[in-house]
Amino acid sequence: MGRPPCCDNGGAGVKKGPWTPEEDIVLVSYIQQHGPGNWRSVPEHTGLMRCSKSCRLRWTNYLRPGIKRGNFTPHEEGIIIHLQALLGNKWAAIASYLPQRTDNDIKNYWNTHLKKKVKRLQQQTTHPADHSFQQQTTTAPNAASATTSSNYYNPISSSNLEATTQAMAYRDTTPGSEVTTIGTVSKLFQTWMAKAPPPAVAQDYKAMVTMQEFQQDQEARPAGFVITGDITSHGEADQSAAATFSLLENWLLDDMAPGQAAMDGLMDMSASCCAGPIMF
DNA sequence: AAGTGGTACAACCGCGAACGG
DNA sequence: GCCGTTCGCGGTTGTACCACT
Repeated sequence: MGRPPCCDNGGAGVKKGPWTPEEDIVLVSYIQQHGPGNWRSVPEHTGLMRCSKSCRLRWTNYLRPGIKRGNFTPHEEGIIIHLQALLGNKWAAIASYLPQRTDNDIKNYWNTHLKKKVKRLQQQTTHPADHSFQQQTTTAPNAASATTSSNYYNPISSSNLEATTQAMAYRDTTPGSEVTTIGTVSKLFQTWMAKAPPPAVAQDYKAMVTMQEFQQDQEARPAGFVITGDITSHGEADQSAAATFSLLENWLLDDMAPGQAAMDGLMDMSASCCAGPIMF
């Protein structure tokens, strides 16, 4: 089977590079009317000089409502580090545990921040006498306050370090037996969470169950409804979706900075609707 | 102020899986 | 079952920004 022709390869007049706010608006407007999916038809119907793949990526990685950008919390870092240890570079699978983050975002954050951090972590475990990493992290500006936060999870605390290195050892010493199913990962992840619950949030362990329910709920929905978090389960899909797109358009039209408040509203909406599943 | 190196992130590329006729 | 097409994923690249010299 030969490779199908792709608009990406030498397509005449296909625009590449950064998206403009105008292009974003056109794309959002189209998806607002037709829903995400059928990406092939998007450039044809919108007049965008972009290939379908580019449209899909722009939507899923940037325009999709409910995306939380930047400022990964230490708790999120811990989740990513541990799931990466369990799953390897299965960014989409890891992202499924962090509904507000995109796989691309997680992948970038791993490559730019966490990979180095874990490398230092592993060096430290190999050379326990060297406490430079721990000293560095515990004296970081946000770490001091974060340790008092109710939802803070320290990925390098002794118990969590043990759990994480065990997970790494499990993956590294069992070639071919890499964790492959969400169910298996969930069990391991629950074991990890039970072994190393975040301080002051151990009572929220049941949130893990909620997360599973959330995932099952997401899987059961039509693809187009997954994007807005959990609002559909509250029977407010139509109104919320419309409000979401209005906020998004305002955000785009306001040329980023002034529209931050609108985006914050979007984030709040998403956070409130997804608060259960993503809190551990 | 200009040059340089490092960092962060958006976007692209290529491949394989999934799907439908 | 075969084939064409679409979609999703992971790796990589391009570039803007920032800190430092």
